[in-house]
Amino acid sequence: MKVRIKDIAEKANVSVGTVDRVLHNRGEVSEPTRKKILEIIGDIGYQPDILARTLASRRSYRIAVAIPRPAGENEFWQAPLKGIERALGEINFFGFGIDNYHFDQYDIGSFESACRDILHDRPDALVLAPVFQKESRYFITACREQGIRIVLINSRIEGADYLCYIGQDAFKSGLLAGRLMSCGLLHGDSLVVINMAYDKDNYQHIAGREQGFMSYFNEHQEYHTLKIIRKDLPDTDNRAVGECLGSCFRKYKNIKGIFVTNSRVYKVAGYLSEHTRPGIRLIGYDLIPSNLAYLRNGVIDYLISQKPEEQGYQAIMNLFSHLILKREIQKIQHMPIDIITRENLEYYGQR
Amino acid sequence: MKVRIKDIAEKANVSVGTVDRVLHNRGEVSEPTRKKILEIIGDIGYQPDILARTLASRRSYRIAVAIPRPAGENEFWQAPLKGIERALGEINFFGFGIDNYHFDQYDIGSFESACRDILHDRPDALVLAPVFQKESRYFITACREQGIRIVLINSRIEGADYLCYIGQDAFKSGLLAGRLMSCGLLHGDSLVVINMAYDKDNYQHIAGREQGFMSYFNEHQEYHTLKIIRKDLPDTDNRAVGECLGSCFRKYKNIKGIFVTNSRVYKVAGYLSEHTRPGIRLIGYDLIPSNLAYLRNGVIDYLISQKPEEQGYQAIMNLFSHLILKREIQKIQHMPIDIITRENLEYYGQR
DNA sequence: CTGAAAGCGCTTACAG
DNA sequence: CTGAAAGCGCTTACAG
Repeated sequence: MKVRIKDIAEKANVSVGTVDRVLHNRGEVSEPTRKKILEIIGDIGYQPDILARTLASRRSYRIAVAIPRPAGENEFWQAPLKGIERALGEINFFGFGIDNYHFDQYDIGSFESACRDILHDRPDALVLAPVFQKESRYFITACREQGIRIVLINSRIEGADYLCYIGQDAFKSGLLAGRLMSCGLLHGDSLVVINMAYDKDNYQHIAGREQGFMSYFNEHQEYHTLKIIRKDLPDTDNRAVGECLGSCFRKYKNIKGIFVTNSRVYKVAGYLSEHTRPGIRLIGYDLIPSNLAYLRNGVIDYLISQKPEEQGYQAIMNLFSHLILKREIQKIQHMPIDIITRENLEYYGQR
Repeated sequence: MKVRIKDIAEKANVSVGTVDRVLHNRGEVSEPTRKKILEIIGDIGYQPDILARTLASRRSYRIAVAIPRPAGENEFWQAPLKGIERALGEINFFGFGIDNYHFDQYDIGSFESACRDILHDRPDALVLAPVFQKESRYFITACREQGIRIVLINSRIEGADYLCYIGQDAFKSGLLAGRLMSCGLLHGDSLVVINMAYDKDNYQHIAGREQGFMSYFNEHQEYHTLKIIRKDLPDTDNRAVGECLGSCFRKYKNIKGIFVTNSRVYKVAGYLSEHTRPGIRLIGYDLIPSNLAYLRNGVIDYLISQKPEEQGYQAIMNLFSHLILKREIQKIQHMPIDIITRENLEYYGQR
């Protein structure tokens, strides 16, 4: 049989109000009765009825969502938003609501203005993609002073005070890319690693991917004869990409694969298609629309997914767990590193 | 502002009881008032408060779970159970509870006895892994006559009357295996496809995987010189596996890969380890403990995951959506076809 | 420091 | 066919 506050109250010879006070640490209870009630609760194994609690306390929870505005080259950011909305659909009757504070990924000013708005509006919690590392760090501190709980998605801020981080292990994803790239390579082959829009995107994340990739080949001595060329490409326009790749192909004859450390892999795919260079294994990140066509027609061999929709979904669900269910949640939550090919593509990302 | 039954009642000049009656099609309402109330509901956009509803109607839902008993060689079936329990942890306060009716995967009698028990206990819904196709078909019909909603997981029954199916697209998973196998193959190479415990496991599922695999190589003409040997292995003891593989290796000199169409791939991995046959690409299914060691040490190259835990989780969540939220749910829900390697293994299945 | 009462939005008998 | 009342398990003022 389910035990209710009323049962506890009767056992302790007090009213339900008093039990409620100790249950919520609201004070105004004498130490002896508090002890007594706590003891009874321990014995009897009380589990509060979340539905009744939510219904009675007409409290609602505002969640601020601070992620780059999904537009233009940022198709990627639509996915977390979709996940957030899906989560909301499952728990909105608990009084959860979100407020969007999108910012321009390439404009620090827009981010700072979003931060100001959030601090002004004082939400209960915040889902943050900390694209601007330094500014995010300040912002997180300010939020914590207001008691705003923070869930970080996509990339992390070392040492900051957040509830949990949900995202990918960048290094491991690079390692995986190395493994996928390695299959069938021969002595004397060359590979190219390209960091596109290097100074714009999140530095740490990208660097971690590259390190993971390199690490794979360093750890397997059978690949020590491999030549790996690395390129940083701040500009991602067609001319810059063309020049970079053109010079690579002129200089190195045995290029067998290219690893692009972010979602801009479609730019390289475009080049390879135009210059009809088949037989080059191409690996990159993210199931954004621009990449899909190339995955389908075989120019891109593998895409590694960060599961952005799942990140958004989990961000909200973790807040629900924490705020409503009062459960412990894990601080670091790495997403599975999904490998997407033409053959399994259709089963990802449609939800 | 949220609209309540009370608001509708006031607008219609009736009591909340009457509104409730039309809301639930309980009859005993005159046609004119029914029409009027329905009209108001349409105009006003009423959304019932699920929490209040659940709290007031102290209805609970019993979900029967009929899947093979997770034990011995069936480690696989622990995962759906884990997923089911995770889902329950998120929604148990809605009065959801499960009753397990595990059966012996290799004993039809135990399955039939579980079916009888279920029909006797009359749960609200059923999560079924239809391992025994013919018997499952009868059982499903009997359940439907009792109004028991059915969610199928793992494998499907053509044409049966179920609420939804959650599982993998077997053909596509075989196609993917073909793709993973194909990398780096040369003229004159050989591959082996092994169906283990063929007559025991679900026939359709296994056949679909093999067909998908074959189809990959048929569709890519560059592989027309490939020799593909197929073997059915009803018995999976070491002797039988050894004889089968031994004769293959004796007869065909250029075996470069082996595709095992189910989770028994560890038996082949064991053989390859013992007989020190490196350089053979080995692909199979499912992240069961017996397979993991071989994936970690590189004997197994790829495992394809059916996401069994996710299947269990989704089964319960779909029932929740259907029974409590009264939402439409999708009849066929194919799981993503996850590719697991040594490098991304740690991010799968730990939840 | 404590209790009694009203209320959250709905459902469930029951009376008429 | 319809309505008034009690109740689900909790929270929230309010009175003392």
